[in-house]
Amino acid sequence: MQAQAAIAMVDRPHPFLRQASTNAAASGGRAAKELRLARGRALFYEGDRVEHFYEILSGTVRCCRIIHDGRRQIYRFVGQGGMIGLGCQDRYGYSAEAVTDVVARRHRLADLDAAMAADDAMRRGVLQALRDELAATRAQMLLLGRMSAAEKLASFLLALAGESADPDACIELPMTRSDIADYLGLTIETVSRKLNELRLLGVICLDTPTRVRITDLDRIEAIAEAA
Amino acid sequence: MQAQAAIAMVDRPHPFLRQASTNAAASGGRAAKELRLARGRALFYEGDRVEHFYEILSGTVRCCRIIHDGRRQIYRFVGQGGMIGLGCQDRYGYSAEAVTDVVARRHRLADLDAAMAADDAMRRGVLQALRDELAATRAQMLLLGRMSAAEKLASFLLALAGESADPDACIELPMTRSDIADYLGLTIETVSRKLNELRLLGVICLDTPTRVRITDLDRIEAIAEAA
DNA sequence: CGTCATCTTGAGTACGATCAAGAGGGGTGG
DNA sequence: CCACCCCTCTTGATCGTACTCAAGATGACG
Repeated sequence: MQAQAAIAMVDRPHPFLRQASTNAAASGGRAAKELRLARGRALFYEGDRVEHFYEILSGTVRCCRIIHDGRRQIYRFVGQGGMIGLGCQDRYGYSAEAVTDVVARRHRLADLDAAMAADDAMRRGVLQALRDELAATRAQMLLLGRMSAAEKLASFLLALAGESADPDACIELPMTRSDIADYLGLTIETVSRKLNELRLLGVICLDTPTRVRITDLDRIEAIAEAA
Repeated sequence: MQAQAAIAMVDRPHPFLRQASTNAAASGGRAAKELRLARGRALFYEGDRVEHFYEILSGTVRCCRIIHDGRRQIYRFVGQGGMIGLGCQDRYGYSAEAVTDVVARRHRLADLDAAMAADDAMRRGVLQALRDELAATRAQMLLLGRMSAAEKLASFLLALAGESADPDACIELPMTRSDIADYLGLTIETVSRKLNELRLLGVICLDTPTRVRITDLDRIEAIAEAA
């Protein structure tokens, strides 16, 4: 109930979403279903047939892929107001798992398709969402391919801080070190060490392992620099 | 004329493209313009206002971003039949530069928008293209975040081989070691060394620095494994 | 033939991974 | 209420992969 506040604290429903619900209802489609998932449970698994997309009402979800030897890459964390599955086709290319307890609304992809055909604003909204996701994914490629561990951590914390309404409020990390590591292409030990280094530099304050405060915005931005 | 054959040798125009041209013409839009770029020239730069998208008719283009200290990440290589700029909004998030001499067709994004509104198949085609690009970008995230240098090289060569029509034909690399390095998140020295290691293992044959033949498909697939 | 860019190869280094042990924190059951 | 267990996080020591710096080889072009 408190953890998921870290990601996407702002309460802005996606532009096309009201319309999605309205249109589905108007066209006689079943109402969007609300789901509750306990921490650790999956919204769907990689390889599942794509029939729905999901709107996250509260909590945080990780989208990830695991390869046979156990290595994992987390593609994105999705918090309140975020959409999952818009960019998928036929089969999901990743699993979506609840990082915290999650409430999500499930929509039929077919309804969205119909709505896009009928409504210009809806079509633009979905396109915009896809393009935003693509841009975010590219930014993460740059991070994974060309940044040092310290830069990765600094960028990550700044991104979390940026999503929060209050600029220099506490950041509550909903995810474990393992999640952070698999998102940034590091190990948990490196995440732990680099966070500690940032703390020793006076750049952040670690009230608890999951509670971070940025104490020197300029410095952490200088460390993240590449952006 | 011969180099770009390595990427996307197959001559399949994008599903929605004929329609794009047709529609633009039918709706009185100016005909799509054909551009010729010498090797090294840019189609557009990061930050340019987005007005067009491009269809690559021949040659290879790299989409990349450079940060202030010179580090570069190449997001994708685009060969014959590929589209550039569909996933962009307002301002391009990367530069597009000709790796070889390139011929491209320039289309107005506004025309595409109109066509998507009018035509169901067109809308689905563009969505599919965006989703494919998103899937490819995610695959590259996994590669950048979780793969060893050898695995990266093996995956890269297999991807190139997969795009070619003939399975075990020669792969002509249109890009330099530097391009490969910046695509895979490595240095040119590591690219050179790992290619040589693959050669010593008998997995590939390097006829010239830019001409590769896969001599042991099973082995190279085993090395790339994660996929 | 000379120049320049690219590629290769070598030697040493460093960053992050791995292996290992211990500390903290929350929840459950006695 | 306390003790215990488990999970996560931290910290330390060592290792290895890939980077850096440097020099030489190869090849294209004028």
